[in-house]
Amino acid sequence: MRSSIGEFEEIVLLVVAAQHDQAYGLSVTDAIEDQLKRSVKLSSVHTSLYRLEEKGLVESRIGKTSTLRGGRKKRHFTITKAGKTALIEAQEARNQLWQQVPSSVIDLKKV
Amino acid sequence: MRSSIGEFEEIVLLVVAAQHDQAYGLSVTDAIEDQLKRSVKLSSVHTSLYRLEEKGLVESRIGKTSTLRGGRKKRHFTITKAGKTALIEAQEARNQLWQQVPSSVIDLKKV
DNA sequence: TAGGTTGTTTTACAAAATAGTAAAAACCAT
DNA sequence: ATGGTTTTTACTATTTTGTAAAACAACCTA
Repeated sequence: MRSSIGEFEEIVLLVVAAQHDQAYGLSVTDAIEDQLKRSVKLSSVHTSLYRLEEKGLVESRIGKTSTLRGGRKKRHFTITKAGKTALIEAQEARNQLWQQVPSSVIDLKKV
Repeated sequence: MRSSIGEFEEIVLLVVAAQHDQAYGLSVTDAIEDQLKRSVKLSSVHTSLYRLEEKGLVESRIGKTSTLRGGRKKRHFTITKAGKTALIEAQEARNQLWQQVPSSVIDLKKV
């Protein structure tokens, strides 16, 4: 079977890319909930982040002790080159297909 | 868990939309192989088409006997309104996230 | 300095959805 | 009947997603 990237993983990966060097479990969770109006559990995001790391699409390091009021050190995630490639290729493949779709077909008002 | 649409299903759905009224098992398979350079089994496509139909994202009807040299009647698939909505929403959600990604991050030459 | 509080990661597991395959059945034309 | 094309069925494998609970780390207060 194909080992690529799932729907949710793609979202998480995009958010990591967007947050540049500052992505960690909670920040990614919040971004998804805010921007996509989709409720997610923190633990789901963590699981996803770890899987992405296993696949080499992100990498992580423990941050400095910059915590103001308690709390464990954050693990910051950044997208890797392979991650960028995966993201770009997925998008390009879709774009290519979208171009083939007649605009009349996709015009919701005419259905 | 979320019941949405998988990576492969999205591709199949896009191809059905692109082929307008003429999509059937083999035509979809060929389109994917040609355009995405990705090998797929005919039966995988069929399974996917049926699943999409169960979800209400495509609908199908048996075609006329237009077959020239033998062969069973084709089952033609068309995208439904729900299918179009699903496709558009998936794309819009991604586009929204893409906009947040700093272009410097996604520039592969600089990695 | 002990204990509580909070934010965070880590682990280990469970459930569900997706993808894939092979073989059989159906249909049609010759 | 034979052969070619396509659908249909039934099943399996794999991946993806989700959840809960435990472990950890720092700070705060008394």
